[in-house]
Amino acid sequence: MPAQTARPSARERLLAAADELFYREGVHVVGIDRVIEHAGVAKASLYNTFGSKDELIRAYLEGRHKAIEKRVTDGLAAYPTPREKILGVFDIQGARFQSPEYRGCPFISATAEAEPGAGSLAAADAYRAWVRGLFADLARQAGAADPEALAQQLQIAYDGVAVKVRLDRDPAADLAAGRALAAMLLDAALGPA
Amino acid sequence: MPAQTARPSARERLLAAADELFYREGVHVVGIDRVIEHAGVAKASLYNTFGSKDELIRAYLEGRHKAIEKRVTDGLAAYPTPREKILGVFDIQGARFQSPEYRGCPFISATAEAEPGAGSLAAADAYRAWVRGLFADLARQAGAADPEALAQQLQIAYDGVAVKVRLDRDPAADLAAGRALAAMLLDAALGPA
DNA sequence: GCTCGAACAGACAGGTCTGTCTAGTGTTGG
DNA sequence: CCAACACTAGACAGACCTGTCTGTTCGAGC
Repeated sequence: MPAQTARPSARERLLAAADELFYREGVHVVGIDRVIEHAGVAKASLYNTFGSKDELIRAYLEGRHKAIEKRVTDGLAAYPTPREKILGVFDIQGARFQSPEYRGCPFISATAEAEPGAGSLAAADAYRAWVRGLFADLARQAGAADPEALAQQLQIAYDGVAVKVRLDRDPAADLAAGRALAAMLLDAALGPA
Repeated sequence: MPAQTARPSARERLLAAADELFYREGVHVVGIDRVIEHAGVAKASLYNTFGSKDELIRAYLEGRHKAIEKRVTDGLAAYPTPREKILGVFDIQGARFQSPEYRGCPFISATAEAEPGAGSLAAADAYRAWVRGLFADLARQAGAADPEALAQQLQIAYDGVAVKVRLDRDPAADLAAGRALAAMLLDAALGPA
């Protein structure tokens, strides 16, 4: 039988629409009505599926988290050493930053004006813990004296590049600066390559 | 005659209220009505003075820019060498990041979901150009081979720390990591102190 | 055939948003 | 005294917001 090309479920269409609109324009700016119109879904379906806009935002960020995690994890397989893997994170993510559709880190943007209990904050916590853990694991494998401290510094560089690319709009130069910064960190922490 | 303690003008009261509310809760979340109520000013006065909410946001960010510029410039006078001044920027700003009222960089937050022509973007451009110029001048005075490139890297660290303190809520550790990152950059670019 | 659940369209409630407008008040300088 | 001016209070327009509700359609399993 031929491949089923069934219409995606309401949940999937909602997430796809939310991903596109929330990322491009912002979670505060885009209203529920625009999401359901773009998804071709009834409003009741959204509220049956997610319960609230806050939960839809959380699910949108969780999807971003999973996608980034997969992209980075898959991409890192091609890098042989822990040290190169760390720089690889900057290269893999940097490739996305070059796109004209890049609008900055979705977690930084979505949490910028979040109120205390918002779902976006929980999603950002989980994402940031993953990034930090990835850097710390790689730093440990690379033989860093203090892997946690190195991971914190790498995350500062990682966040800083995302902000800089969004606001200064010179991706090539900003990415080069970020990669050089990370390389310098590794030289200092592990000895020159 | 005794010092005049005249009531501040409507403009000043509006800016003070905007500064407090916009920074604490966010420029999208806080509406005009709350600003004028907090300022004790009529709505017509706001629109006579600023013309639009966008312009009020721009003026709020301009005030933040001036305040930071003054605080940093004044503070740097106490640091003897260009190299120490660069680290001094992190210390001076870092002191603010420790406050429980710290909500992250106001420019990063206000521009997070700004639409293309927004005043917040213009204000952020001006602010970021100043930061970059300050770092570049100091790097030049310190004898860096490529002051502009060093300034870009310092700005990545500067932005990264602001994001990390806001989202990871461990100011002391994050600031230490940021300062160490900056010191490492200087060691690499200028030779060890 | 029939039932039942999932999704549909869309009205509605109740509130908030920005921005405009009218009308009144108080102060200040000529 | 009075004209100019800055400000105040608050109604209003028109749009948009989240979230709820009613009723309909459609397809799949029994």
